[in-house]
Amino acid sequence: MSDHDDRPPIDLGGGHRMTPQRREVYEVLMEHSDHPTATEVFMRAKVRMPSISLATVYNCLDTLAGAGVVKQVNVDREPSRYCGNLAPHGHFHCADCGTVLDIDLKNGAELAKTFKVPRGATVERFDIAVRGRCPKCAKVARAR
Amino acid sequence: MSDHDDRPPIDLGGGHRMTPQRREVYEVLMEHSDHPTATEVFMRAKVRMPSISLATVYNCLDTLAGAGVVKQVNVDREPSRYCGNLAPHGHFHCADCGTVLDIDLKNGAELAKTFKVPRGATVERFDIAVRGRCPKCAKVARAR
DNA sequence: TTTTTATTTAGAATAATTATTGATAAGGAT
DNA sequence: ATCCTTATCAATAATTATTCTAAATAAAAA
Repeated sequence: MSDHDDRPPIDLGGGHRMTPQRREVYEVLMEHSDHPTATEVFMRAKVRMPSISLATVYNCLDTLAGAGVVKQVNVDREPSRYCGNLAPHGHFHCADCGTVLDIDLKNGAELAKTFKVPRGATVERFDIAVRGRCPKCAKVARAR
Repeated sequence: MSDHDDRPPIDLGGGHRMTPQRREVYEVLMEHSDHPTATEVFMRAKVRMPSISLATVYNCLDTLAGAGVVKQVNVDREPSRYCGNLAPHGHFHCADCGTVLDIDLKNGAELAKTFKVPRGATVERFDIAVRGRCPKCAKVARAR
């Protein structure tokens, strides 16, 4: 087994370093494509790095999101979630179990043009959130 | 001047009454089409009904939203906003001044079909939020 | 009228997030 | 290497939006 780290370096810009904590938080997000909250990231990171603190996880997530290497996802007023999927996509949010699933936006660029934003406004990004019941919960609901 | 209330009655359903507080909160939302937060609604309602409390405003907003006569609008993790525009529409959120403006979705029904939600999932509603700079702030930014 | 149920209010409680502070560590210049 | 500056981390305090609790009030039902 090789003992060197052959992953490509990740530039965070703005004089920010890729510290062990930031790398760990980043790894946690890359491992699974679910959408963990800061607390969930904290719990997963803690397994391999017991000394990490929740405040640091918040800081890391903020830095990583600011650098654009992960995305912060907000559905309604629930705790923020984070994901490593950088491709343009929307989110499906289950009203019953709270799961968040990615929605592929095949025509993201097209879609953006259909929004009639106020004249003179500039667009930075857009978020699409669909709320309903995920397949599993929909099935349970039908059975009732 | 007539002293009777000739506004059409609003049914809140579920055994809920249209109380003076609920009516006041509802009026505040109908008066302007901006998107006040609960605290802003509270301040406006307090002018004509000084005894109203913030908790009551939260309760009223929740009841009105539950009955479907007003809409709760969430952008990012900011405080919830409320609006009386029941037509399907998206929201434009200014990154600089925080203003929230309605975006007309002429083809809301069409749009909904373009989302490839997970197979077997049921859709309840969808939210579209565009983030950027409103005309006023975009102009200021250009001047810099 | 009595009983029940819904509502309001003030204030306490909660939960997510941010801010503060002191300690530690990394980088660059000398 | 040594000094100096800046970034980072961890613990904990503080903040903020919102919800909960409990007691009082009011309206509807019986």
